[in-house]
Amino acid sequence: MPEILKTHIARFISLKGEDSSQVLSFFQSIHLKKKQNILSEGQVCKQHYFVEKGLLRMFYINDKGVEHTIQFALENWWLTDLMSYQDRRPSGFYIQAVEATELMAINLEDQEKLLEQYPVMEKYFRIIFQKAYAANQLRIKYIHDLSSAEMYDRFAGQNPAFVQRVPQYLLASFLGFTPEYLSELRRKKLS
Amino acid sequence: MPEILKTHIARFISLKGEDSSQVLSFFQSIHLKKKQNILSEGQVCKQHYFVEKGLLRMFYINDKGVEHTIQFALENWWLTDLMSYQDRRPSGFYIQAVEATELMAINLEDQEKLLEQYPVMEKYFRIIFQKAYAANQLRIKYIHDLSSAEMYDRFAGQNPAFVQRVPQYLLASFLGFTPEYLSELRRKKLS
DNA sequence: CGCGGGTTTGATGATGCTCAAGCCCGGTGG
DNA sequence: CCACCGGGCTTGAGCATCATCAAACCCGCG
Repeated sequence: MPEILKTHIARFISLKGEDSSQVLSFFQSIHLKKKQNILSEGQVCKQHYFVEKGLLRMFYINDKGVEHTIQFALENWWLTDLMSYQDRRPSGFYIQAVEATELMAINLEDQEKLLEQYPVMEKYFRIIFQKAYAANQLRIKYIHDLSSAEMYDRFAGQNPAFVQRVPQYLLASFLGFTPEYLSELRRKKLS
Repeated sequence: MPEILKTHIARFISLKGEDSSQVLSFFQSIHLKKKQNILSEGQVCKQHYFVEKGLLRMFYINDKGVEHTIQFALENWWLTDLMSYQDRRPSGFYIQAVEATELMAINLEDQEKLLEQYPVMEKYFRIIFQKAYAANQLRIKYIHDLSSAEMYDRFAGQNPAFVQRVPQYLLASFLGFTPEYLSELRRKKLS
């Protein structure tokens, strides 16, 4: 479980050894069991999460009671409801562990202190958000351009390991269609 | 034309007067005529753009020849194809002025120098990307949850001025449906 | 063994696209 | 100043994609 965040930070900025440990002290380590929620609708999302091991998803439940997964976070990804986190407003989302998961978490006050004490961490987070934003631009393109069948083909083609790892209905709720339809797509695929 | 970027930066970080001018010297001022492209498919997107006045859009053309608008950038917004910009890869997008537009632009080398010389600008860009990413999380939610009719209602309700400003077919290409269908939606609205 | 969550199957129907035509209106050239 | 473009918006018929609902099935787990 150790040092994964430290290693990740070191990929983007350089910190002296002792600073590196100091920086880590701003974070709290958390373990989640499968299906455990760490954020529920109506709460303020108080922390920003870094996945060391396992898998998180962020989703919401619409008025018909259907879950829609906004995003997944695998190892080495950050996840939070940013609107809620940065403005301390109640969230419309849930964050849940898909598998047993090890996290590092930081809250807003500590993040502010951290950034003040170690301004080089601004660069780290700038890069993190920049990458996340870049990924989102591509995602919007795919959503606009691809049919459901194409979305599934592409996603399954690029992330075969991930597809193994999550149940079909979560995949469907992420790609934006129903489990029934995904089932139909898979059947056609085999012929 | 004056000082708009300077003012925007000052909203998020504080720079001494002379630094502030120094920072601005890293940017280039550009004027675009209506419908003029500043990025075309196949080129590397070499700059990051800040809109001082006017309106940009980023779009691509799919294999059927249909344009899809990924995002708009109004006054005080940044826009670039991040994947192309940060990795210097050919872009799949166009960036075009919807109206006559005044920009500030920075390229990757200058951005790197700027961030090195004025590390506090890391904070500025961190905040910019963080806000953009937050907006995207919401957008993904809406795309998943709302029907086309609801998308239009919500968007027109929240941005009435913007809807006045752009032709219907651009709005449709942004919201993810055809101009014909938008026309039909508007007709139903009036009854 | 039985229960229950997840997946499959199929019938029906709504949403939104395609294609083709007509219309409205502002701009341009004669 | 008028005539005629031509781009954008509208209208409508027919059709593809995908959702909904309900039932059956499969299989791992208690």
